[in-house]
Amino acid sequence: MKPIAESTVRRLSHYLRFLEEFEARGQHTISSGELARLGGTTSAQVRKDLSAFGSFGKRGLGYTVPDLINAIRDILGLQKAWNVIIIGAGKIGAALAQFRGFNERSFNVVGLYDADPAKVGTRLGRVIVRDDDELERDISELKPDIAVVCVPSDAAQAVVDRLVAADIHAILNFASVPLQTPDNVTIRDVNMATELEILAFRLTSGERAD
Amino acid sequence: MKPIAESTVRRLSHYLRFLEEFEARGQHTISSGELARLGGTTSAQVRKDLSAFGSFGKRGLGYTVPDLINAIRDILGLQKAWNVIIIGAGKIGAALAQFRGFNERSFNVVGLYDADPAKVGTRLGRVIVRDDDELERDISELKPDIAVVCVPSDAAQAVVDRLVAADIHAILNFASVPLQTPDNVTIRDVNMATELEILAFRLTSGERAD
DNA sequence: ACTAGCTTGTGAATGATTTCACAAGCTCTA
DNA sequence: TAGAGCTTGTGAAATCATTCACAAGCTAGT
Repeated sequence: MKPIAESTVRRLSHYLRFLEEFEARGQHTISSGELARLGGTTSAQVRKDLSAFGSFGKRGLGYTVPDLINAIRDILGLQKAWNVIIIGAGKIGAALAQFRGFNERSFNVVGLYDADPAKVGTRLGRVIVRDDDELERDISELKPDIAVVCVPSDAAQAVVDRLVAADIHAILNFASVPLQTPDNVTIRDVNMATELEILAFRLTSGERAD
Repeated sequence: MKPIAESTVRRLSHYLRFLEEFEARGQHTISSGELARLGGTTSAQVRKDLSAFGSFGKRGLGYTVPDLINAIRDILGLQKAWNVIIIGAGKIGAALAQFRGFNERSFNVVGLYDADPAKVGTRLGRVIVRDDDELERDISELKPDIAVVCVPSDAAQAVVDRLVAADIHAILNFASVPLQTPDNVTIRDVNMATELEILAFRLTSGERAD
């Protein structure tokens, strides 16, 4: 099996979101063209993305919405529930701990950690803030699958090193510095500053162009 | 001038972050190789990214850190201050309004809006929550450059339509549904669910592979 | 002023991703 | 059963992005 491009995975997640809307509205089938129009891409792209994993449609008819939803959930690994821990109970960590999208369906927040004793013990959403010192012990017990890093930038690398040492293999990083991890750990950066800077660039170069 | 790839812009923002660290530590020059090693890319990539905009280095020596910082800030359009409004003062909107990275340097939060009367009037960070109804009037007065959408998914498209009608050209969307905008509006989606799903996919397919 | 030792900037080559274009297959109607 | 009208799945072509490889140019030491 050839390696799957990140862009493909991202689009599958996108399609899934649309399909869930369609299902909620009771639409039973959908064509690659319709899905493409909504997602701002082309029908060939939609079909190619899916064809890397099998064939899910019926020629002449399109895709059956519930079946395609299931197929994409299988592909993305969303049929099981993943346990997530959040490190850092500041503004962003706290917001994420209470974020619906996290607790729904496939992702359960099972731990929230902070180094500030004043925060330890307070409840945020469904979880109670635990002491940062307990991180390693909890990881070896709870075996969480994914860690979300929401600590200040200057503490982020140290936290990531501890997570890696504790055998975490997937990290979502909200600190605005890029972090070093070994190859067998997947890390994804969500960087507000970068997103705004890309918008600033588009505004700037757009003004030049017009 | 040929169009610039998003990946290039994203890396420039990355380099900028490293360079600021280097400057803080007082290092005066840096080579493309050093910058590449930190950013997890190649020296040729660094040079190609920069070469789309001019030539900023000295052969045999590398780049002067403060000069390169300035050059990248020029490129990204960060030498002016951009005004940002946030729509939705829920958990995420509130966290963003108080987020340091937003208020520092190039991005000023000049407005925060919510439809819930209970929230209107409360202070979050430097701004006071204003009534959603005032959005159009404020936009025509303050002329903000960028809008950040943090409302629930089912309200997001309506908010975006209002922003577009009010002549906003750059939007950062935190709602977990993809939204429709005309071509002359740049919209970027920051989607927690998608990020987690990509991690889940990597964990799933990694387990298959090993 | 010359040589050794770096490093940039950039065409050319390679690799990856997207788009094209069409045969194959399903459904419906007569 | 045959034909019209769709839509999928997929090699081949085209486009886009990254890496290679090297001439050109700077600095420092002699």
